[in-house]
Amino acid sequence: MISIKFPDGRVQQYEAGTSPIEIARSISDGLARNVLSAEVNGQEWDPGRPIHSDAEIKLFTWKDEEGKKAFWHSSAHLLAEALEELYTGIKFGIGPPIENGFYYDVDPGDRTISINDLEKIEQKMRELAKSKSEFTRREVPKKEALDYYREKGDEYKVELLQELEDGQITFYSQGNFTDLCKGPHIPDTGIIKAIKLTNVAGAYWRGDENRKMMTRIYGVSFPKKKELDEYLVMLEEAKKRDHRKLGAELGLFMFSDRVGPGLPIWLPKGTAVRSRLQNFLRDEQLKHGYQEVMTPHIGKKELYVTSGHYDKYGKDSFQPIHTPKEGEEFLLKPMNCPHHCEIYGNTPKSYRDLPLRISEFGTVYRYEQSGELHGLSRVRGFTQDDAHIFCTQDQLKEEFLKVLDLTKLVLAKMGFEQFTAQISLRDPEDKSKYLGSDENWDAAEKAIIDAAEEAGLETKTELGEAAFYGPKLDFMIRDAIGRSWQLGTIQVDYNLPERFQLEYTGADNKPHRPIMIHRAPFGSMERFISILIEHTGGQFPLWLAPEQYILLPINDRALPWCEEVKRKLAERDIRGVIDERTESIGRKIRDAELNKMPLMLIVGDNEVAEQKVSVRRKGEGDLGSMDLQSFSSFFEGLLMQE
RNA sequence: GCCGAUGUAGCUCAGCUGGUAGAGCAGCUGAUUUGUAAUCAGCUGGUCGGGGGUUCGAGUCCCUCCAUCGGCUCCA
Repeated sequence: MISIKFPDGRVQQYEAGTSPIEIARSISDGLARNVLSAEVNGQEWDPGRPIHSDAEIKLFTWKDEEGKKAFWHSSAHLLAEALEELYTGIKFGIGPPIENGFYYDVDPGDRTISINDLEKIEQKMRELAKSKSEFTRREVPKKEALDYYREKGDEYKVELLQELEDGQITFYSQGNFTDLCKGPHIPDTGIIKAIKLTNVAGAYWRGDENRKMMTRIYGVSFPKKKELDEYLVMLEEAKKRDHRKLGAELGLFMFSDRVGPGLPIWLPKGTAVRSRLQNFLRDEQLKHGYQEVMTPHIGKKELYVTSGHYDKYGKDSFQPIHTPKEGEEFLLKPMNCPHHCEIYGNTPKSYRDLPLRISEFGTVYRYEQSGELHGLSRVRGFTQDDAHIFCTQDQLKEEFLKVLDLTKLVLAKMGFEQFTAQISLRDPEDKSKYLGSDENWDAAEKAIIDAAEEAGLETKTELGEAAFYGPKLDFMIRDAIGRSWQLGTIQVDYNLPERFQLEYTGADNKPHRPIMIHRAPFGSMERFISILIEHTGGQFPLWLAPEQYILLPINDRALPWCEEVKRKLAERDIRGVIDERTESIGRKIRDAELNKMPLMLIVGDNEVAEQKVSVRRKGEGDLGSMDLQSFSSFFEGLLMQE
């Protein structure tokens, strides 16, 4: 007999060799049906795998991340099984579960698999699932495993195997398919009731762009058909919030083939939103001791040679602009920092001048790879809410903390509560990618880690994600379909001050080198607004809305009063427009609702007579009539709530 | 940049195996002056992404370029 300890601390005796699923059955049949994965003494475990000694056990179902992971991982194997039946000799890379589903990377040889083939593959998967093949685990000696894949001719698996140690290699089989895999897997394929292959895409083998491109097939699966349907509906809903769609519909921004890809054009309404965001941040920054500057959109090539950007990105960027003068070259500015370094260096600095905080809504141009462009989120010309703080080593942590506060304030104002903070450090394996001395990097990395900890910020750390001149802390936020984007960023930089030979005179009357903090709470106006659109579904908070109200006259007799209302509200900084069309009131309301107009002011003969407006709020309906005084108060109240 | 897909009127989309482009909405014109999510009628509008080819004939087939979409790589 063995003792099994449950998460609640309860201990129960079972026969040696009992499996998690049998243990589950001893609790209830329902649980046994739903167990997808288990953990035994902290080790991932198949539900059907016998336990031979005392153990602590956890059982996972669809409700647990671990359960979903096993389910999707097993679905990937099912996909592979189907592919092997349909495409003889197909070779397999890796097939892991991901956040919402799974994929398998395959090499179909000289055949191509396109989305038109997915239906057929899905069919085969369903058919195989119905046979309820059990997933069986087998430990295999490395040599045997290598022989198996060499004979099969699957060089990808051979490569993976070569990196594994003998004694820890396991095969999982279901039906006629066997895969190198460390598990765990669900009991059998029959549990996979609903399958949707969503996409096929290219993916470099092992993420290396110099290696072969595999075909990656994405899919998602569920234990119940209903859950798949709900998921698909959710995806449809998310698509409606896509900023590219809403941006066009609401007339916020546009792109033009003639202007060029990745170069957003801001229309009046989008510009209104953007200006309000900028003014909001500008005011906050003034309160926080920033000084605003403006710098040109181009700079001599030498400027970026000095900064190091030319070396790092020169070839992959917009190429230099030439002038009639022989040998003269200018670059579109990819960064504002070199200009700001010049501003620092313009006059001699004393320690009394620090910290010096220089801000700019600076537009920069970067030649992003064509396949990377994405609406407003990834563009070739964009405006950073940039600032550079020059300070002493002693001031660094405090300044960093102040920036953290400002960034959090900005995100809170926008209602973004769900962000993650990522600390990006150097890749310890390959320091050649970075500029600057080890000591400076260590100091900078320590400053960020300490400050984040002191601020009580929950962070995850990524090695190798640092900028080439310094480590950074980024705020990441998700878009409508779950992709994560970097918004705000804070970066510590010892390198540029050195390259630009920046100095200040210390209290000791000797020259010292300042440290630079690069920071942008929004990140870029473009990307920030793209996320804002997706989070609000285009329904901006009242203070940001391009138009806060629309006056809807019921007939022409109401027009003069509408004009007067508009004038009087403008005096109170409430902005709006009049729908002067000779349409029915129903039509005007419908159009205003579709345009996501926050407030509709309906004016007919009654309102004119009483010098009032009938107020309707989007999504809420009729709120009754008000005179302008009470409307203003009502409006102020709405603003206060935001 | 790489893999796959898509590109028909301002928008959403139809157009079967090649036979000379169609709907709804939008727009324009006219009528209607309307009370909380679509008033009615008429009309305009497309070198079918660009270029090249096959063919008696191409929106439909082939090549190529461009743009967009989903990934990969990249992201100062």
